[in-house]
Amino acid sequence: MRDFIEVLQKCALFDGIAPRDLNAMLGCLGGRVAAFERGESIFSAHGPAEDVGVVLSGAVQIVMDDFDGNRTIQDRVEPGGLFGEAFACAGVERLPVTVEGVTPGRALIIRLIRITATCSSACAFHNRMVMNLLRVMAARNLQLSRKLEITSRRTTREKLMAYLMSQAQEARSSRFTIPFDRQALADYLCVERSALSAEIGRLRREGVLESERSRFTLLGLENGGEL
Amino acid sequence: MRDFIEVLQKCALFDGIAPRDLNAMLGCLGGRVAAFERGESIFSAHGPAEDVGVVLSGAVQIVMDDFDGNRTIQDRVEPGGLFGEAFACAGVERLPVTVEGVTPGRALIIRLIRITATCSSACAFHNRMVMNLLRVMAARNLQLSRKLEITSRRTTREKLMAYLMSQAQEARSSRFTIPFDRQALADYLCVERSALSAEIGRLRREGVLESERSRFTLLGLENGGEL
DNA sequence: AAATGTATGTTGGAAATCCAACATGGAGGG
DNA sequence: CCCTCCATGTTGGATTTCCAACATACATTT
Repeated sequence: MRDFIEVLQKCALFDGIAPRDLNAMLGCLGGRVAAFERGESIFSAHGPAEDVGVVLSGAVQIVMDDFDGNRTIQDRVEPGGLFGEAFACAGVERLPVTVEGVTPGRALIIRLIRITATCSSACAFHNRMVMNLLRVMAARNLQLSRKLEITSRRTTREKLMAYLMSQAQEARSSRFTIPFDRQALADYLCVERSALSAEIGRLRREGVLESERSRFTLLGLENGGEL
Repeated sequence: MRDFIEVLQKCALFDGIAPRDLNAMLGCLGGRVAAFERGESIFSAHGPAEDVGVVLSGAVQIVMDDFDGNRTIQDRVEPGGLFGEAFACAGVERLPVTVEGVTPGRALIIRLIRITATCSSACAFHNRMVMNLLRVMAARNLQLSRKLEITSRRTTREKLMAYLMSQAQEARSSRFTIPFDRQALADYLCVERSALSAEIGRLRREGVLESERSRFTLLGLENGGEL
């Protein structure tokens, strides 16, 4: 556990809690460290949802099975990231998703109630953690809203432009690199890869943007590059 | 305000707070009651996001309008329901959505900071409210995920069926009433109203479902009606 | 009854997407 | 260098959606 103190300090859940207090907290929280392999389930769909997980090393992904039995990767979580918090906080009886290892690694598993229930004595940090949880979930909410805003556009071009503009805004520059290759971007935007490529070509020919692989530059934004 | 005590008791934000304590709380929170008409904005896009709203009567919906006049209904909120909490908790400067009345009604508007900042004295219920907020945001999170799951389908038919099945699941019956008219359902699913109507007609002719206005029955689910 | 308004269903042509297939071009290995 | 692999770009025809317009049904008002 000692090896993971640095990761935990970066974790939003422990934001504002001093390193030396962290140890006391961890004792109070009574978590356990679970090792996982690539492809191994940490939380299983239809299982209980009482626990929150923090990735300590390696990576996990949240996988959803839809009506047709197709699997969709909802999200990927890296060290310092949380998983399962929404389900535990919402108090669902059965998890609708599976959390599985993408690589071998370890995760800290904490019973949510140990975070939210104010304990008697020393660790006065429960409130802080609850507020941190609030912030994490609100941020996640916004992210989902933004994705909805993008994917609810009707045409490939509109979705692409909405995405690129949000990326430019995030990078505070009209030149930026996106974290997707073409196929992944198409999946994200809910469009065809070929239609996406075609649209990018069209926008390039129209002088709206320049692009090379995952590197994009939006033109005609009435500035040289910085936003 | 007194008239709405019953609604507030049902509100997840005040869960676990006794009726007589509610009055003291409300004083401490310093909310105001806003009346709204059908189509009137309660919160406007690009405006500040410091407030949380509770629907007291009538109904509101959270909408995103884009440049082309296409609109997406993110959600509809009935009496006792909250709106705006995620944006306030995340501390965004400008709201990315509009909240408007679906029918005439009233809403209680509370400054978020009055909920999260523990006050000096009497009202020891802030902790409880923060926990309630946590639960509400988690629930909204799940809901947004579900909506993404539905709208990320490619065809009108798939979106419609995914939606109807989720509604059936929620109602625990293959016969249920949806809270949208055709235009609103189209906006929710991000499709054309006419294409939606056509698809419903097709599904009806194929014997997949029966429908009359907002009342649907899914057939061929290997059961008489109850799920 | 007539007029009006609203919700839903239907239809036809324009436009966009989807899908499959192939073209291109760079990276890396033999 | 040649070859393969893989990401990306391109293209054409089948399919679907989009849009505008009109049809139908029902409720309300005058």
